[in-house]
Amino acid sequence: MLSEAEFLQQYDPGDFERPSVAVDVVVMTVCEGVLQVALIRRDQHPHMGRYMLPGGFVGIDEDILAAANRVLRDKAGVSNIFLEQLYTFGGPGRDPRMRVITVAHVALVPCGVLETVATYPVQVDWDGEDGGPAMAVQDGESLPMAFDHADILGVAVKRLRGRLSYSPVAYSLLPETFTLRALQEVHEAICGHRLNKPSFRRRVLASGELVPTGEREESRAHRPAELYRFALGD
Amino acid sequence: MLSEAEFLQQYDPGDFERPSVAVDVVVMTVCEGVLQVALIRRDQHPHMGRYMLPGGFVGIDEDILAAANRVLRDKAGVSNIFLEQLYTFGGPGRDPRMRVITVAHVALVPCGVLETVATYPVQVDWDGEDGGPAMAVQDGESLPMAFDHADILGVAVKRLRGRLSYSPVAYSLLPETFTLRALQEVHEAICGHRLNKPSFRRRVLASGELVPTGEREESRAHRPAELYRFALGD
DNA sequence: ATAATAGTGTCTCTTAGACAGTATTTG
DNA sequence: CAAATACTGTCTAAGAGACACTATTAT
Repeated sequence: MLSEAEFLQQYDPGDFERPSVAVDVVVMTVCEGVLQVALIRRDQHPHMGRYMLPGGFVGIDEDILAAANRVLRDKAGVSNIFLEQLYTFGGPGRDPRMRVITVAHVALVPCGVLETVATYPVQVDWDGEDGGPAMAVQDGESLPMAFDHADILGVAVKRLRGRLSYSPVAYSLLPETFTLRALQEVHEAICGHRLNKPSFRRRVLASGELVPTGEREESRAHRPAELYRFALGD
Repeated sequence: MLSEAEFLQQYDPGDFERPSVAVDVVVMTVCEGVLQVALIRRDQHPHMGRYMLPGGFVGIDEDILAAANRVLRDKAGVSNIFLEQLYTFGGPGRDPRMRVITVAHVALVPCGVLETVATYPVQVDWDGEDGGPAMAVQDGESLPMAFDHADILGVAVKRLRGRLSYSPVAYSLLPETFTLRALQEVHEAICGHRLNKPSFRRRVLASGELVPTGEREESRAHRPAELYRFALGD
């Protein structure tokens, strides 16, 4: 009878065909009340000219989340931002070159942080509990998307909407300090409809997640709003 | 310049090392108010003697969900049950034999349907929004689990709890017709605490998801409860 | 009748939406 | 002062927990 160590010593993994494993990252931001997604125009086959999510293959000894962070750094030029796994897409035929299983992720960044990649407004044709693919638009035209990336984007928006009510995701989309109005605009951009102001304020202030800074925004032509900070874990 | 068809013709995927991709299925059921999970005792290295989730490798041309359904059929003897993707676990070193990335799934079956696999009560040491690994117990002893399957089980319970409030998952754990008491017991088993009876009844009856059958349970020593049916999509 | 559970009526508390009001800034 | 927006007070409606009550069955 072999010990476990002996077993591992003599173990032969075999040479059956294995799929490639990739990560794709749905990098989202909200600017001026509009939900946007980072996309890259493909300049190579397949799907040349279509728009894709930043992605890359997972190294044989690389953790999946680490691969997603690497993609974020290399293709979007950002680090240390909100990043979580979304869903794994792996239908045979989703990439015409070979079998590729991709672990999709969602990343959230404040407006204006992305410099090395372009972002486009996200448009969603469904509401509430439904789901489906989502589009990215430019000048009123919807952009053609590569592979199944429109489906991935749709799942990302749906997940984001679901998390909004019980998770502090919106803070990842805002700068260090922000006004309640800006926070509300982020919520409205994600869920796709307007919210009641007094109710929104009550709710977020009662959550205990916000700390007033005492500072005010530099006013435009009106009364300046107080700046708040997100109360990180306590 | 190559056309896309020509490009694909000459494309060489290369021979870089690829991870193996597997599916694991957390098959859960609720019997007599107790949440249980199907586990298989390993009779081979590695982790011989420990308990694992039913799982298997994804074929090179096999859809991921299809692989999970195949595992359900072959290892648990059930088909056509609730099954959805949970999370992808892929840390290097999670399997000592080789790099294995596993797409974990959750399946739900009514009590008494599983015959070819044993189930064990699930015990969770955390509450509410937290998370963490979960244990399976037998005769008061917690079972040693293989690989990272305790973590996977923990994520499955957390996800199940989260879905409970806005998704009709509980019906997948009940037979065709059931009493409101049985439905409430399923909810209590999943969320881990007792619920208020009148409030629970009001909520589920108002949801429009339930249709009274007019039938009654065959009574034990008391007033028999009415049997309801889940109103499938309308 | 008694035991045991099914099912309901009602009170209260919390929370959200609606709406109108007051406060504070620039010009 | 006017304009514009920040912020708040209050009313109302919906929903949940708590508790006690009535209803129906078997023994």
